[in-house]
Amino acid sequence: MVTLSEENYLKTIFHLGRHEKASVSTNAIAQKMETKASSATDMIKKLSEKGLVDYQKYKGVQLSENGRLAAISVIRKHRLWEVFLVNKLSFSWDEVHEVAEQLEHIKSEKLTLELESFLDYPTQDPHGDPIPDSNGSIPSTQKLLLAKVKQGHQCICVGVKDSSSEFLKYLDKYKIALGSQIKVISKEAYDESMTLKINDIQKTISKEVAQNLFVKTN
Amino acid sequence: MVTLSEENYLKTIFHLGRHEKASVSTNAIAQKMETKASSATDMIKKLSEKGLVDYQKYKGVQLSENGRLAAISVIRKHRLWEVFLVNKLSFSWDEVHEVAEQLEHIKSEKLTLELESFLDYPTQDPHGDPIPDSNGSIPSTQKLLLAKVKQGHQCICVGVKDSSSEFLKYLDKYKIALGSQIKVISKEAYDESMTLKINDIQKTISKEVAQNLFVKTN
DNA sequence: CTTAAAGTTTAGTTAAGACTAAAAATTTAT
DNA sequence: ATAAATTTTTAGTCTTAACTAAACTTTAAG
Repeated sequence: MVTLSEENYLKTIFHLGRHEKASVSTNAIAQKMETKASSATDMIKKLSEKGLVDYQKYKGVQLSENGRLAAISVIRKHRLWEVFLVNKLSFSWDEVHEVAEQLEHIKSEKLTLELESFLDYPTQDPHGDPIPDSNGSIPSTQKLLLAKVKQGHQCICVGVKDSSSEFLKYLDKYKIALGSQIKVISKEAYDESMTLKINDIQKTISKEVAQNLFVKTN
Repeated sequence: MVTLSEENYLKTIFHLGRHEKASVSTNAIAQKMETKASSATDMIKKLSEKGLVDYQKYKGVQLSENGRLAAISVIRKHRLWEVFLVNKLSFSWDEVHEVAEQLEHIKSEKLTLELESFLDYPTQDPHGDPIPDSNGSIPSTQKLLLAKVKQGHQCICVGVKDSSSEFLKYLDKYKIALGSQIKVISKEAYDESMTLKINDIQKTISKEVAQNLFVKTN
């Protein structure tokens, strides 16, 4: 049995280790979990004893196969619930995170499968993140940061890197949503701001925004 | 803030105190919670300090107004989720309890309200129990135990007293459901068994069954 | 009306998951 | 290459919610 707290740590380790092959540091975990390094060490030991992570003192951790599956299961539930909240109840994409953080810990295989079916097997959540299937496979999408798109090129918004309520509300304000057509009109070398044409409306965005929007070129 | 454990105690005290005006005993609470009396005493003290129950040593507890509202809120969520599981996902009425026990603790006023709306404001759960509204009012229904119905009388099944999976499966087996037409053909004085006509099929049920089915006479 | 039985509370432990402070290991910089 | 800085771990404490065992109330029986 994996406790709620253990699930949260596994999820954090998964996200931190997602893009590096190197192991995840105690401090990084503590910071993301908004706790102290000593607490993280305690939990790491527990996860290690349960075979959910590979751990060597002072060398950080990596998820074991079982740990990876447990983390993905939680992430799968989180994202399915987000789809439910947005598509079935009238939540907006900036309101779902907190509630999904609670719902992701509900333990019922049947519930998850039935929910997935009820939602018509969605492949991504309201922020464009992929939803793992029941075997733990994560559909891969070829997306890149808007900041990397060259001047003159056209693309479609397919996801957000920062899914904080503040950023999502900013996007709402300027009618930027998943599926929006974006053309890069110009890039400013000085501050890395970009001028875009979004669904035919011109708008200049900062580096911060460009580095938190995922797009697909077409 | 009310913890998960506190919510479970409040719910138990509510159910135990439902039909008596007298206060609820420590032992009764401990038994329902499947814990020890000493643990119940500890929790009762905590609830008392939080103003959720009125407590006098050796004299049992009663819910305060705040405690009653907190208990009803949990019961409301439990029953709404049960409706969701049965009506929207394909759960049967004997499968919902365990999952609803988890879902009832999700904290989000918006979620509860949106869920209620999505389900079209149901007034009862899949077992015929009333669903409290957002103010904490519980719609009252005039129902009585089938065991109390006199020979020759006609009634409709409107609820179950025992909502254990075993009892619900028994009812499924003999096609007894909410809404079933029941006519009392005869009652056996010796063992209090009853012979019924249920949706035109004759069936003899034991005292145990008759005492766990709620009906409405018509 | 006193004593036995039953019910309740208190006192002292335990486990999980957090914390602080201090020690130990690793990394960085001179 | 060693000292300083940073990171990580250890040791000891706290809180929540459970437990056992013992003490104390209340209730029931004779």
